[in-house]
Amino acid sequence: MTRPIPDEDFFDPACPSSAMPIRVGEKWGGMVVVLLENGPLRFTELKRPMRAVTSKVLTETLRSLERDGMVTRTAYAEVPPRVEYELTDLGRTLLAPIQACRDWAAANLPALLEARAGWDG
Amino acid sequence: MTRPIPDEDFFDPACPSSAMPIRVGEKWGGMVVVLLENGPLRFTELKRPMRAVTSKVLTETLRSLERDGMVTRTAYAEVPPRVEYELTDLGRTLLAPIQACRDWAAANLPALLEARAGWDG
DNA sequence: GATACCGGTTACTTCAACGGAACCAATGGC
DNA sequence: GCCATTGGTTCCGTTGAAGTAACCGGTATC
Repeated sequence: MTRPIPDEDFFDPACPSSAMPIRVGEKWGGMVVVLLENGPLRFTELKRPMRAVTSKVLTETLRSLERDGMVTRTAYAEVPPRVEYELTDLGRTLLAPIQACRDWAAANLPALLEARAGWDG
Repeated sequence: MTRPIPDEDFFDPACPSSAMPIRVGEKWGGMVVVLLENGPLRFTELKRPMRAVTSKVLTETLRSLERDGMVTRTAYAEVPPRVEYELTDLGRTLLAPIQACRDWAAANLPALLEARAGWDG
């Protein structure tokens, strides 16, 4: 009995998981979702824990998540401005795969780094 | 009781999950791991199901996974050449987070695309 | 002699993500 | 009058991932 080798139809031509709105290991999208897990936050409340992010990149990240229906943006007509970002139900579904990846990193990152150090050096 | 807002130490400065060797939604790395799940495959056996990938990009993807200790490369001194790629134990640990992301896409991709169509349109 | 096969390599180009710095409006406080 | 605050925007540049096309050695087959 020979093991079947995947043929050219093994993957969906428009590979669905390629369309995931955030990438694991992506720099910022996953952080935003995790930060919003316990309720809405303001722009600066998101920005503070994500130390290295610039306003520009955080704005881009949030717009992208908003476009994909993962977060909502609510602006209040106050001065100074107040804007709140909140996870949608759809956005909340991202928590499971994100957690799976965080768990992976917690368990296996040392082994990865060791392999990489050996390869590089 | 006010909800605690994450401060600047919420994330590890060198955010560990940012170092995941493949990215979900990444174009090729995840496919390679999934294809190798049931045993070693040759270069062309990997390339065939990944229709759109070029030799160059597949080589780069495999080198990167090899560097991170996720796959091994075994070349046999034959003509024509034979090279087999195989998942390591470490590489096998990637199957869980990848599956979590494939499950996510299967369940939620339609909702994402709908949100995106509404936003764009 | 020409062609096909396998597992690539090399040079060049394109594109998106990311980053730095400057700037903004409206208001409140000193 | 001057500065600080909030939530951004704009311009510019860098980087890396990805794609295109051409080419390779060594053998076997036609």
